[in-house]
Amino acid sequence: MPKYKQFDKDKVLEAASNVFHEKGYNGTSIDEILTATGLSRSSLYDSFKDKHNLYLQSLEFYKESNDKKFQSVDEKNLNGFQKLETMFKGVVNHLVENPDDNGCLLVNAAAEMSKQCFKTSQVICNNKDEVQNLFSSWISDAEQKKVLKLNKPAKIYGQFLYNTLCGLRVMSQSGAGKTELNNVVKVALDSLN
Amino acid sequence: MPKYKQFDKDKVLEAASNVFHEKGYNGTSIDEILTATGLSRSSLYDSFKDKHNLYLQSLEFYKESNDKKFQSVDEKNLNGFQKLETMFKGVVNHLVENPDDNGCLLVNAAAEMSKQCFKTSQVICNNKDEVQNLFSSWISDAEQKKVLKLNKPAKIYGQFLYNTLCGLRVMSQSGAGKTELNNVVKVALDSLN
DNA sequence: AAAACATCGGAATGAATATTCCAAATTATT
DNA sequence: AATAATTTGGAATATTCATTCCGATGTTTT
Repeated sequence: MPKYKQFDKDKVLEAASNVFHEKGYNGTSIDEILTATGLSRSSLYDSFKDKHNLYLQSLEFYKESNDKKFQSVDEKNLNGFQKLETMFKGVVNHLVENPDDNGCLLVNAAAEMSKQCFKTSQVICNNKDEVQNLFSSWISDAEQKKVLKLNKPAKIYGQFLYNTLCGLRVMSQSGAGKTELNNVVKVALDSLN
Repeated sequence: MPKYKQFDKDKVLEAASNVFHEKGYNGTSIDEILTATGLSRSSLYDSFKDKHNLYLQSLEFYKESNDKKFQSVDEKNLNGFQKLETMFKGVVNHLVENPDDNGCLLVNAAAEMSKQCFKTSQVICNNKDEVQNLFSSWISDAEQKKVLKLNKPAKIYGQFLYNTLCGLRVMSQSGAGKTELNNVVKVALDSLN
């Protein structure tokens, strides 16, 4: 066949991250990844070294495509509080409309792998810090625009809201329905006033 | 050896749940469970049927020992809000003092297994409902005793606080430290006023 | 067109896995 | 003491798994 790579690396990582998302690291076999990606065994090992390395790259891919969603909210012409509302509404909608979606790959990775793989924990920790900082900046913006009047530093609310977000992902995997998730978001956002 | 069972079933389930807690379902082998419990292969299969069944029993055991911690807080002579404070302080303390503790077995089970095993999801969902109800009753108590003045039904705050609790478990597995976790609890509890 | 090169399919390997099975060991009952 | 009952240790089995390897296939370059 080809002299240069025939497959789209991003497509492969997307397919792989879907499988890992569904079944976890220890729960997915290489064979499942091969059928999901359409790759041959040799190509996979040639291009991705081994299962563990593919997992890490899948995590990074998932994180980046997650970042893009946050960025698209960030680019809207809204104040920080409205961005928070938009983002949480989007998360809840996604969880409700995709009941078979297995939560969040990064949360699942934190639960399954963080204590067993340092590199996994690094990806997760970086994600946490980035998202918290983004939330904090939104909150600062809302404060500056006098939409919110806070009695704690914005950073602390960023931590709190990230915690709320993680909770939502777990709750959706624990049988929580739409109204339950909406209630949580409502209380969390109301607490900013 | 004996004519009647020689091992303490609770001790076995405790040891097994520790291993599952550390490595997850798919990440632990029967051999690891045998060495952790000290049981022989035959005894284990004789008494617990198979790995999956042992996992479910370990989940139940973990859930019940968790329940006991909640009950011991509930039995204190405190108003509902103080019970919440005590409970969250206890959770954060435990997470901080046991940094190698792999979060919460039930949260990890939700992430790893809830979409692949109905019985697991049942245990998790039951736990969610029970804990939410307990929290709601504490909040109602605080309202009745005029410690809190709420503008939403107590049930909604129960959902919110359970969400906060799940978040803490994930955050601690994502590299969050003591002050970060305390900040989250502070904002969550302050939001009740 | 021929040589060089990268990818691919699939068989092969070897280790790890969950589970079964049987004989030995031990205690309770008669 | 002997029999019945039950657990246990460890060997045996049969799958599944991640990974390696090689010959075949196709593409680019000369």
